[in-house]
Amino acid sequence: MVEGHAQLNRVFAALADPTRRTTLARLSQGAASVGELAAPFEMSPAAFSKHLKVLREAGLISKELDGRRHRCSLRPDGLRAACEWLVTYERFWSDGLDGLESFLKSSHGGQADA
Amino acid sequence: MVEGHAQLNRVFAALADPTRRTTLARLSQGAASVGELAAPFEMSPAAFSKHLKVLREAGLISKELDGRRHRCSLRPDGLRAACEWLVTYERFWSDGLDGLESFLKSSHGGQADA
DNA sequence: ACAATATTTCGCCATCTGGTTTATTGTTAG
DNA sequence: CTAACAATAAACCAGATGGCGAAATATTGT
Repeated sequence: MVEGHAQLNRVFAALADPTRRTTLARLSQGAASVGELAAPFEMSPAAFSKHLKVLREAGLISKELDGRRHRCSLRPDGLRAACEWLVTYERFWSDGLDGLESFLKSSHGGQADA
Repeated sequence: MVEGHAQLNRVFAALADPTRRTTLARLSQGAASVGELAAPFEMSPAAFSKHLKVLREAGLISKELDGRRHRCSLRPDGLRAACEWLVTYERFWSDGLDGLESFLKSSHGGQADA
């Protein structure tokens, strides 16, 4: 919980885009190359590369060079700060936390919309 | 979980700014007028009003006219979609969920950084 | 009615964002 | 060695964002 504002800014900003959320969702099923990740989208490779840069600078993914491919994978701790911020404040203003807790319990193993 | 991308975009974008996060944190302790919310910040009233508009359009707060004051309060369901998205995907790539669950249990009643 | 208060709206400007195309870097294949 | 491939960087553009000051819209107190 030592995270400064800047890091939280970057994480939430990174999540505020469907291309990036979809990419994270895809990565949650396993590592992939940039090309594989970019395939579902119609934008240019350069444009997609910028999205990856945003995710990387937010600490949400990492890249490992593997020949001429760049293998991307999720960074486990990336979402922690954001999760904790959200959950902490949701607790303060709603019965929502109870709902979230039961959501956590009930849907272990389910897949969600990106 | 019927939320479309657009709504999630707005919520995360709204959270990607310290002024707005701090304002939400303040509101989590109870309703307040616009002036009270704006006090901690050095920006103009006009600028702050825009921040409130972003929060309102993201569904995170509501305003009720009370004389010449506008009483702002949190909208309980505002963060639900974002929370669920985060928690769902965190589950997929980390042992982080276990950590989050214990965080939920252990810190009931604690205050966090804004 | 009038002046002060609370808040938003309206132009305006600087900066950020997300996309484009083109150029560049590194790597593998022929 | 050279050509093709994978990915990024650079330069550029349109549109959104975040700030300002000034004006507009209530509402209250005198």
